[in-house]
Amino acid sequence: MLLQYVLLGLIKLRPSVSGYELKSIIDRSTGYFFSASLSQIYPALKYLHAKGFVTYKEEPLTGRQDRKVYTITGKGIEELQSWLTEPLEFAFSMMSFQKFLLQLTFMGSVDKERVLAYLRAGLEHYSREKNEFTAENLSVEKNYIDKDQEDSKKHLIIWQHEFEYILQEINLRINWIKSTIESIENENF
Amino acid sequence: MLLQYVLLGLIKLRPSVSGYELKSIIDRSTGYFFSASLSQIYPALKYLHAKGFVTYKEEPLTGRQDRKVYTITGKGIEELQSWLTEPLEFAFSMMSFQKFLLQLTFMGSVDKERVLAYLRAGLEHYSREKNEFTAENLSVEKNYIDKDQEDSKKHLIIWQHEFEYILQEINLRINWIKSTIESIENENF
DNA sequence: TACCTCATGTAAAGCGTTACATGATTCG
DNA sequence: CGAATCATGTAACGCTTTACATGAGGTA
Repeated sequence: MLLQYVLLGLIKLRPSVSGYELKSIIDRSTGYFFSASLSQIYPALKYLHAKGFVTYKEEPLTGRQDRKVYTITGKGIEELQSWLTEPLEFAFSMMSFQKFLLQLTFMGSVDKERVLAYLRAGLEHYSREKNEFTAENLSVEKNYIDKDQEDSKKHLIIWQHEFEYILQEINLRINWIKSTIESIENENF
Repeated sequence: MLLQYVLLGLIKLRPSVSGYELKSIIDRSTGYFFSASLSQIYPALKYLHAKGFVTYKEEPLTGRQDRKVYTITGKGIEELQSWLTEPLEFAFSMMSFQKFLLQLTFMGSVDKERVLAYLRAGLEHYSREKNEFTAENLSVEKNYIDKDQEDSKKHLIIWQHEFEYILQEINLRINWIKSTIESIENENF
């Protein structure tokens, strides 16, 4: 599950953090490409504790409910690192890039060469995706639609626009990865 | 559920279609932003039939398994149309655009003014999203990270790049919607 | 007074993926 | 001969969302 690694990554970046705070930071930062609810987070923290990846301290608060603050363990850091260095498998889908960005989010603790290898793998994938996508150019869709259909022309207009959007998005991804590789190669990362 | 509307839309575009064919067209066309497995499709078709949105005929095939071919009913067209004219609610997430494109995919049967209204609603949403996103500019993330952390600099470099990607993606969406609106206004749609 | 934030959890229901079950034809 | 395609379905498992349960303090 992704959630457990996201939690490990976030706890590592800020020791002594509560489940409630984790929910809030997920909503307001990674939230744009990864989200989780409190009813997922609390059991996940329990699981991470059972596995020995985190420890927690109960903070008694006067008046209101106690909070549990979590800190990552050495074993947890190992677990996180093994996820971060595992090669990502890309699905042929618009959503694949979200997972790509999510893993990258926590790769600040990974050495430069591994980060670059990760980015280059992404570049390769999206270049292949672009080729396959360009080659197809709505042939399947044009073949599927019943030409006698009243609105077949209107559908094809819409699909042509959508096709061009997806192409532009793939191009954006490719160009972004390229420029990110260059900048990490040159900056002292 | 989205799947039922996607199936209705696809059956309408090509009457006398089987579940297996629907799976194949979903994989190869909408598949990039919407996917479904056969174990979802078969029960969904059963449901659509129970609701009276589709009818089916059993085609006996010599040698191999019979296939059921589905055709949309008047009631089904009404149901599809009501989904297509329902205003879409946007979530604050990267995935929201997939739903936006998916609904648009089947809007070839909707009148020009409604399609334009739909696109304009999208334009408004992503413009707002851009403003809120730009205003924040990693302040939450910078505040969250423990500055004493060894790798805090490296994390911030990555996050800065990711931030710029998301901004570019939002810009792409805005520009694509704008140009699609213009083209539909001018083409005879 | 009512809603929002902080704070932690469980339970039920819905949705999605993978595995199971069966079987013929076609292509390499 | 084995793998892929065509063809339909059910069952088990896992993840996600929504509802339930409780409760204090601050703000409008």
